[in-house]
Amino acid sequence: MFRMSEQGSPPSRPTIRDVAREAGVSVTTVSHALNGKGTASEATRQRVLAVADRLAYRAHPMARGLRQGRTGVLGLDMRPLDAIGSYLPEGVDYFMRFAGAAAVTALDHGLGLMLVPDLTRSDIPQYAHGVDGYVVGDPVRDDPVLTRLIDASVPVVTVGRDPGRPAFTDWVGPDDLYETKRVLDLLRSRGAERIALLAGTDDNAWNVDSEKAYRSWARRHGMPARVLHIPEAAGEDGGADAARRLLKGRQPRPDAIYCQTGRHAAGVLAEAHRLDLSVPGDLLIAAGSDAQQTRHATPAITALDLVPEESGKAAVELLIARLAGDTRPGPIILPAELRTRASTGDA
Amino acid sequence: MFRMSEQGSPPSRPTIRDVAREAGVSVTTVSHALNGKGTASEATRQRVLAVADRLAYRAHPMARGLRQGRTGVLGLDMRPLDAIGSYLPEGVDYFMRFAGAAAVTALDHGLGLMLVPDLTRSDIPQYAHGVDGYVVGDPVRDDPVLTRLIDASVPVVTVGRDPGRPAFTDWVGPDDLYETKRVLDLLRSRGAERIALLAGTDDNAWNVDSEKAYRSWARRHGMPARVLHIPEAAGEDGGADAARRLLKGRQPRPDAIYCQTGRHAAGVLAEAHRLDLSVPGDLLIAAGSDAQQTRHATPAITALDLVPEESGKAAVELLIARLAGDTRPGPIILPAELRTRASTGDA
DNA sequence: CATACAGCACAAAACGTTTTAGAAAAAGGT
DNA sequence: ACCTTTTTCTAAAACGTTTTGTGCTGTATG
Repeated sequence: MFRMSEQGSPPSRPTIRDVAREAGVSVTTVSHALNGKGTASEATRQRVLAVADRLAYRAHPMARGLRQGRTGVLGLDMRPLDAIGSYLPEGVDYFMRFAGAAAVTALDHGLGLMLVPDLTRSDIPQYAHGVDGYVVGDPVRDDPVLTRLIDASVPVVTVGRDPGRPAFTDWVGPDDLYETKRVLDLLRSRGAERIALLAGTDDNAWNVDSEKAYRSWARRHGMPARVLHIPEAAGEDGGADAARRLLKGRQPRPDAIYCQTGRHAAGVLAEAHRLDLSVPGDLLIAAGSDAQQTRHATPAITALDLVPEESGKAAVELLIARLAGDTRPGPIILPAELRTRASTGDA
Repeated sequence: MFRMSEQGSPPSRPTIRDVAREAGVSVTTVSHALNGKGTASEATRQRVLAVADRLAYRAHPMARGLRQGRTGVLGLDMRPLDAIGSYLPEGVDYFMRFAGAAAVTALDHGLGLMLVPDLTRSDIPQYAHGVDGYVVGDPVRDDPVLTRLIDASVPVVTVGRDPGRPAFTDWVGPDDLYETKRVLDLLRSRGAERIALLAGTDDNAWNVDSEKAYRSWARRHGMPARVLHIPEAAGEDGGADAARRLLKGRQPRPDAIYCQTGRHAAGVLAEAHRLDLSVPGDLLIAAGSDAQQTRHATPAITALDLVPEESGKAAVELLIARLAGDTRPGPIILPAELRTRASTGDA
């Protein structure tokens, strides 16, 4: 159909010049007609469109990008991908829902989404530098990736704020303080009187703010605060360890444990069973993020669903707005959904 | 540092021209020095490298791509992302492990990986057409995405073969026939005498070949073949439905069920419990793909781990080999790992 | 009848590279 | 001193677009 050379050379894609020749107009006119820019007559425009369609012409993205300084691709840099050897991090569920929504949202705006495992590596792909903007997931305090992007004045939106950058407001995410209190209120209304917090060790807003909210809530309700930090990566084993310490120590036993991660929560539940404690009878359990582990545990574990579909969508949309010059201030706060389940005595 | 304009205009990235000027050579020389192409003297080369480093110069990916006809980005098109509304498909676990490995492998070769939800949509991003090559996940028979890419002579590698394209051998994946028999042999060695197959409805190689292997195996062992098809998307509920039909009908009750998907298997297990059947006492269960659901069920479900990390890596590497002109014939067969668990009476 | 002004189309410049083809300089051979 | 070869470097073309500026119609305005 549109092979250019008369000889038997490989079929190269048609260029704007081919369309111009075929339609009997200049390349300028073709470009204008296709982009609705110039002042072409309706007849000419239609003719060009028809020819372009017939040749299955599509502007070469690199040529277009080179000229107008945009690539049409957004970068997605999320921590979980950094893990060496295993791509099954704690947040697998969260990540997948997030990335899927982000990719589809970008698509809806005619943009691509490129996965960039770790922007701080020295051998990152050429292309990572040519991206129009970045979405960075769950930055840690003074995140180096963020520093790099901001220094290079690349538009960037994060999921959750950087605890070390109060002035940076281009982020989307839940109101961790409010959501934490919601869970604690639920536990209290189900009879809990000594709630322990099992937090992670990553220095991100989620951990920082949740602990802050927990302490302030405990103070206000005259409840003793007890916090344990376990690396996110320790997963269920880490949760089980923590549970053993909390439930078998000489301190008064907590009657509820609020775990930040779903896997920690699953570990706590497993350990409680090993200690012959009934859940929710002797112990209430809740998690700060929903996961396969919380949904499928027995009993199922009450958890905050951070609705990553929403944040993936919102993050990409905020980034696109920034790229378009929109400067309405962030952040964009997204409500989480509290999935009440059997581990707190709910349906 | 490298802001180009003397006025207070926005800091634009340095171009090759800036490096040339600063190093006192031509742009050609800079290009050659940076890409190790020309015949520059060692002294000049070093000087250029030093300047480029000082200016933090990086070739603009679009300009480079435009010139040499390569973008440095691979596309990844996987079915699960097509799901509307929910990005939590059956294969979440599989997908994430696959995509993560693929992204990192691409990175290791200095390439980016772009997520392209659905190539058959008309409004796909500009950029999707500019990608160097594609990895397409689990094609269905005569997959339209594949047709499109092959027609456009875009290099493409699939995960699992297209059942309608025997001549297309550029795929990576397990030997479904062999792996299926392995599972059936295991069930038989654990005492199963009537094994039912619970397959999906997608017309891909995985379903097609597994059923074929099952029927031939059953014939060879003089075992009655019984196959049920349930949509993959029906998930655990679908599995439970199927289990009810298989276990409560008037036909002789199967003493083992082999489910293609992990979620179906989890549904079967749940239903078996509701029917007061003990697993593995009264019923053996195995799954054709490992998932969160099989790992975390009680009892844990024996499953084939398709090791998506391996296939993600292999797919990207095969694609890169093709791009480099390597024509060693495919496919690349990857052994699966059989995770024996309590649902078949194993540890 | 000149002037102005739409309306329409186009040539050429620009984006930042890589590559081609060749020139200048240095070195070697008689 | 001259030719040949090798080494080192460079100007200009090319990649496929978009954008800028300009020219050419013809019709309305004075």
